[in-house]
Amino acid sequence: MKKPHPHIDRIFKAIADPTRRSIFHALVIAGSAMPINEVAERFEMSRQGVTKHIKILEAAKLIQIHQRGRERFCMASAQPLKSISQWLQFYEQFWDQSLDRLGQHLDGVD
Amino acid sequence: MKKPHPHIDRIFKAIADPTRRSIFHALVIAGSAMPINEVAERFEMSRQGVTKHIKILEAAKLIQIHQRGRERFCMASAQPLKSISQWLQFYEQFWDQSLDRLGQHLDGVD
DNA sequence: TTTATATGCAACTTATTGGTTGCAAATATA
DNA sequence: TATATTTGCAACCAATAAGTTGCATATAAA
Repeated sequence: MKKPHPHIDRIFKAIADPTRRSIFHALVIAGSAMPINEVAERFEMSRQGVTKHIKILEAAKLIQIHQRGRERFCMASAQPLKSISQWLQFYEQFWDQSLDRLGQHLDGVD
Repeated sequence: MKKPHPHIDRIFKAIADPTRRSIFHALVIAGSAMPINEVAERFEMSRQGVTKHIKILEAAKLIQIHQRGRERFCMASAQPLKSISQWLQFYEQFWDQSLDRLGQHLDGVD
């Protein structure tokens, strides 16, 4: 019964952490590649802490990394978020569903 | 700089776990309130394990619980997912952005 | 060559997570 | 009343997460 979807699991996990969402956002609005150190400078956290988050974002393909010289440039890629959007899409039809059915149930009308 | 958004954090956290997504989905398609035990029966996990997940979903307001007699009925509410959708919306404009800029950067064109 | 910079790796700590079991309490049923 | 059912609470455990520090290495600059 347990059917794992490792890729989407990684995306959900990556965006679950507010710091990672913040890193991702910073890279998206930067719009260009940024060395890891430059990313790290923007957060009140050790470079290694940021690096760990970056790795998780990279595993989810929300960040791509290209090395040049001694620097590793991070660039956001929003594309994997499409999977989340697809997942959400199914539930849109229930967004504004009233909870009447529950009320009915509790009133014994169901 | 750290500005916490506890509610949306709880929603992201709730949907980060595949088991919780599965529980939520089961309740959504059930379409009606379901006692905790009945939810738990559907998963190969102890009742308490399921209960813990339900609590986290409840904290995110993705499940509402109403008690009648000794039973507690769970009902899914997709509404909080709107927040996730809103969060995603900002990034839609970047979904299909090519990574040319990165390439340019690496080629020294930038 | 010497020095400074950017980075990765490993070890470690602490907190959280995901799961279990056992027991008690409340409600329903015989 | 006695018994069965539904549930919550607490304790516990193993694994993971989130963060730190120290050190090694590769590249760039003086």
